Amino acid sequence: MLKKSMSFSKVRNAHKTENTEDYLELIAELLNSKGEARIVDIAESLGIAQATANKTIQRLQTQGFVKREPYRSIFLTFKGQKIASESKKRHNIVFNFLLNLGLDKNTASEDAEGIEHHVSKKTLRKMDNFNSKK
Amino acid sequence: MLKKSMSFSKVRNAHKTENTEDYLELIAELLNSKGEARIVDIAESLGIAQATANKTIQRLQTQGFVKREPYRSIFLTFKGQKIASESKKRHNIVFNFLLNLGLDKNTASEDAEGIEHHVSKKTLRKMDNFNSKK
DNA sequence: CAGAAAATGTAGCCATAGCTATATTTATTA
DNA sequence: TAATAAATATAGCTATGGCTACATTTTCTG
Repeated sequence: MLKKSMSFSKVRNAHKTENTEDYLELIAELLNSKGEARIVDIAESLGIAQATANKTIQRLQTQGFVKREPYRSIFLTFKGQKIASESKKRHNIVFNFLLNLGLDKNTASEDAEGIEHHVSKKTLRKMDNFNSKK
Repeated sequence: MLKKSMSFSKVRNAHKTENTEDYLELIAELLNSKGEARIVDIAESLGIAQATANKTIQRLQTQGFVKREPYRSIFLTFKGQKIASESKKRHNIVFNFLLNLGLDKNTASEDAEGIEHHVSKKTLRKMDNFNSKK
């Protein structure tokens, strides 16, 4: 069953990037709405401790997704922006798809959060089509 | 934004159970098809090292999802069976839903694997309805 | 502007999931 | 049945993402 093992690997691979995508999407959102992205806001939005947010931002910085000076707010690198905007696009398609399926905003929002990282391009295209036809 | 932080927590929570569900579903499948579930098969199916599979099975045993004797094959406890069958139900609904959306079997299978753990009861019901109407 | 509050950073802990290398046990086969 | 092969188990490493406690820096405010 080579197929099976392949699909499971994809899921595992998605997991590694999932947290990264959530952070970058959120940072873009904060930059957009508040003009800056701070550790406090990130921690609060994600419902985690500030120390945890700080540690992850350190990783994102090392990996070149994010820039910042000590004690200052966070910015996206070009690389980070690209991922953030792709994530946002995906998120919107999935969210609207769930709304079109007949779900309430809350459920659509919650489920989109989890689903968006596990949707292939093909499936995304189908969802987008479905949205257009509604 | 309390809502947001709540939905993110749900995603994080789903992650913790995700691997567990995949294992239990797979073990049920192996018991069904081969009559027994062995570490080798699990490792092969998931595309991971045997040592990793073994370690996770140890955790599942500690947590009461699985039973086994040293060097013997693995069985599900009642608790484990319950989760395995629920997971399988969910998986089938999502898989069929993706087929009905117009996706090929491979893509439907791969995406279902990732999506199934992030679908709320409400969404699952909508998917099931959609499947019935097709 | 000095002191308090808030934000950020660091250290050190836990659990999970992955790996390789090596030991041990079970199963196969010559 | 004895030797080899296969399966299982253990040890020890990495990385991630949680946490609390505490240190440091920045910001606010009386």
